[in-house]
Amino acid sequence: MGRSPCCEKAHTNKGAWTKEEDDRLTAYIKAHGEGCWRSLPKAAGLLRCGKSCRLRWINYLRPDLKRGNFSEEEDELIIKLHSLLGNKWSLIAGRLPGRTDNEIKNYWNTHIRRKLMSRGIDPVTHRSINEQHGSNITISFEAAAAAAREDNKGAVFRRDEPKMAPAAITHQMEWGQGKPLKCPDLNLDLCISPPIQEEKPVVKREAGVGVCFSCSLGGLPKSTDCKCSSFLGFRTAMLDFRSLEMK
DNA sequence: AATAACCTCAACCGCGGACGG
DNA sequence: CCCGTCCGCGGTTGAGGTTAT
Repeated sequence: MGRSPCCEKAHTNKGAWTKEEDDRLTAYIKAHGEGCWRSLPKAAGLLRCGKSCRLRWINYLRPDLKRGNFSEEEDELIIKLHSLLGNKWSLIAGRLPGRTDNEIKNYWNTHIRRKLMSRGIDPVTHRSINEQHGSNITISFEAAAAAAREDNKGAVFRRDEPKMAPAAITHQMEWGQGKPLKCPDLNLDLCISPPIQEEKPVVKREAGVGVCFSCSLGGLPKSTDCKCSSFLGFRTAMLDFRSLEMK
């Protein structure tokens, strides 16, 4: 038994979005907010599937998107983050306000890969192409794990507790022969600017982690509205960091 | 000027994970 | 615990644009 299709394909448009579709989607989301993508197309009068609407909004229509070329600083940050996180484009995007995972992924594949290759660096391993052999990369976030253990209330990172911020993590990468490489200038503190839309914090299902709207946006410091016990970005990141150790 | 080759990036696809019944 | 549903992610595709010949 296969998976049911995300939508009724027979009656949905595909391909490039028209101006009218963009306007409808934007107007609907401004009026009702994001969420419930499956029912959104029908409610907004769009002949698109929910996934398509979500993608269009996130990658193109969102008002907080920074458009235009990537700066040199952004380039370097992407390279550093990729060396730590791998192809976790959504996590990388979380550290680049106004940039989307799709945009960064495309930019990586079209520009940065080539840039690294021209520097003689393998874009996958981030090692010099000349010293490829025996290249088991281990990325250790043990410091973060230890910090989490310190907090006997559970490994919960809160936005309003600087001591728990990801920036406190010592990123230690052991390259092959156990040489540590530190990235002291890399701030992994998640920074996502809130979209330009006024909305009451609502409990929202997001990435499988139940968090309030303010936390899902990166956390509003000391928000009394916050009822959730976790910070989405970093909790998710923690899971991914752990999985990185297996790569 | 024509067209072939290459590049870019918006959009699609399929999968995995989380949640609720 | 199982199953169906939904969301979000990463990989891939292909249309349109640009550059080279």
